[in-house]
Amino acid sequence: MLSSMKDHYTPGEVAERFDLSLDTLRYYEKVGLLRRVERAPSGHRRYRVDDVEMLDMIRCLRDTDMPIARLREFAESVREGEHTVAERLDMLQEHQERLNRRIEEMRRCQAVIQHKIDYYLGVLVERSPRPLEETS
Amino acid sequence: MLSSMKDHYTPGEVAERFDLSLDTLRYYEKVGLLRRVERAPSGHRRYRVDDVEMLDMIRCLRDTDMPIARLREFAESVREGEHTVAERLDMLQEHQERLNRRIEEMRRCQAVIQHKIDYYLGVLVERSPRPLEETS
DNA sequence: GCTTGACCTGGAGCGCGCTCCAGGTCGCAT
DNA sequence: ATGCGACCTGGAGCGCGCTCCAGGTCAAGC
Repeated sequence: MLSSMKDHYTPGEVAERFDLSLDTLRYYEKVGLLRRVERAPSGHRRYRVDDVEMLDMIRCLRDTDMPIARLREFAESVREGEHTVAERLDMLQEHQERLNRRIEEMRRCQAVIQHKIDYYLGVLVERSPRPLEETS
Repeated sequence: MLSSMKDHYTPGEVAERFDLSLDTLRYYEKVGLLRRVERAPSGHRRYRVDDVEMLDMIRCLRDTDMPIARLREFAESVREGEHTVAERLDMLQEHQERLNRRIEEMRRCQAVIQHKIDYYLGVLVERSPRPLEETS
């Protein structure tokens, strides 16, 4: 009844859900972000819940600019099993710190840009005629 | 006396100051982020204060992922003179909004990643022996 | 039996933003 | 005079992350 009860997903469904192209999905599999995905008798891929969950993480990590190579290490670690949990934890925590630093950097740049914006606003105001009062 | 009183800078100085390679500096000029830079009689570039100020902006905008193509539009606008201030203002304000959205997105991803981290922490705690008390 | 649509494969190609290179010039110090 | 270091040029090359393509298979519907 719940659509979440499906036990597999087609490439088209997965691509749509994560807003990835079929090519990208195959590419991720090829470079090892996804395990070798199961197949229907026809040869078509059948993504399982596990794959979809992995893709959730992949999406997050890619969206925050983790390079494919590092993501692959993470994915391999997941495939190696429970004894690599500490390792994965490390990777994710390091990534969070990177992200914090990156966001800080962006905020600093934003401040510089804002200065320029304020300067430009000043130029425009100065140039425009005063609309509300006269200089007597 | 103040080093800021120099009226020109060598490529090496500029490269060091902005942590850019000489190649990148030349590349920026070639694709139009910098105006055609002045030369010493020897043919070597002499960067002026204006160039350095432009590089400040370029650095900020590149560091916040503005593509070269858009940066070029901005730079061209600057070169066209004072009558393009409103246009430049627009570009910068739009960029700030992009940045805000981007940072928001990163924060959302960070939250998802944090969930995973917390989950992994849970796994580790559960697995480890209790160090402080016994189960009686 | 034929078409359509979703998917398959291996491999080539692309856009971006640099980065590197060969071969040269210039000015200064030894 | 020689060497050195900083810089010059045009153009080729690179790493990343996809993206596209030709040619094929399979299942369902008409």
